[in-house]
Amino acid sequence: MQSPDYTPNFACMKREELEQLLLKRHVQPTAVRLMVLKALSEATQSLSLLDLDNLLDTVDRSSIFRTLTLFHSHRVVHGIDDGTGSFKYALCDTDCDCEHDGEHTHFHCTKCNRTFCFKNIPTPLISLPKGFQLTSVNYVVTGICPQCAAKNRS
Amino acid sequence: MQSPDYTPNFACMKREELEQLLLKRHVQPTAVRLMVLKALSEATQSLSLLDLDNLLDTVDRSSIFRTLTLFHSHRVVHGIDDGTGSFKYALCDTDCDCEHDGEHTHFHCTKCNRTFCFKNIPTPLISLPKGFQLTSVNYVVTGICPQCAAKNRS
DNA sequence: CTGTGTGCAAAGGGTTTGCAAGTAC
DNA sequence: GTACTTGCAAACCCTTTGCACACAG
Repeated sequence: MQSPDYTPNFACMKREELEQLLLKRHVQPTAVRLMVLKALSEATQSLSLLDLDNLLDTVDRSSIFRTLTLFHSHRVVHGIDDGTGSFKYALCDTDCDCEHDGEHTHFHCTKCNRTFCFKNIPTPLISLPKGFQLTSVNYVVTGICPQCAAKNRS
Repeated sequence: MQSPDYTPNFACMKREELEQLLLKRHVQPTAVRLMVLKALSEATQSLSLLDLDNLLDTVDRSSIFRTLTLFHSHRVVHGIDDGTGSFKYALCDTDCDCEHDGEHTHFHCTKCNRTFCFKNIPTPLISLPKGFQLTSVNYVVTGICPQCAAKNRS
């Protein structure tokens, strides 16, 4: 059975694999960075700075922030503005060098406040009026996730 | 000649028309509200709270905020999160009772920082994985607008 | 010794709220 | 007089930065 679109494929990465991932992206694997990376790899949804701060008691928020910024510029993670006011991050696919922000669809659940990556649903593109040049796209669908819908029913 | 997609069709509304618009949406037309509405009707792009605060020297920012919140809940305006960190607002079509946030495409220019409504380009919809229920969509295209592209060339 | 990484504290930028005075009916 | 509006001030939330210490090569 294939895993659904929105479950991560990093869940059981070992410390060494995480380290390799960073090296591959030319990021020095420090203790803090590995902790942040591990948390991201185990998440079933995108994480905000605050989420990570809560998960990693021992690490300072500004360090996490700088780590995320670094990860982002090195394409280790991509960022999503899901409209909640807090920017969220998720791991990029390990084997993908071209993944930017906004290349796939994101889903934000208003009940549990989680944001999912639909990695195999690319963002739809439209044709713009004459003269407008596209550089990127933000496509976020808001609604209710399966788990929350189930809770509501019961 | 038809006006392009992204120019407003409210540009020359008279005070009385603006008043009617508010009444139609069951919003009491006060002085402040008419000023905010006028500013919105004359804008060629979406306006943020700060934009409006700058345009309306005499009106307090919190009043503008409350006005926008009220307008939004009464469908006088729709809101756009264009990813700049500040939420923006634009007038809904006068004759439309069904227009929600995110029903049409928005374009954010990274040069001039303006956000345009493409009122006749509906947001594209995708089919979600099983169990996910859609309530709304945020679709913002980022890039360079015609004016800024022209400036760059010259 | 030098450069990089981290924690602490505080500043920023935008939004939101409490409260009291003002206004309309 | 009552309910709605507004201005002022301050709180809030999240992000970002300055600075000094820590650590590795």
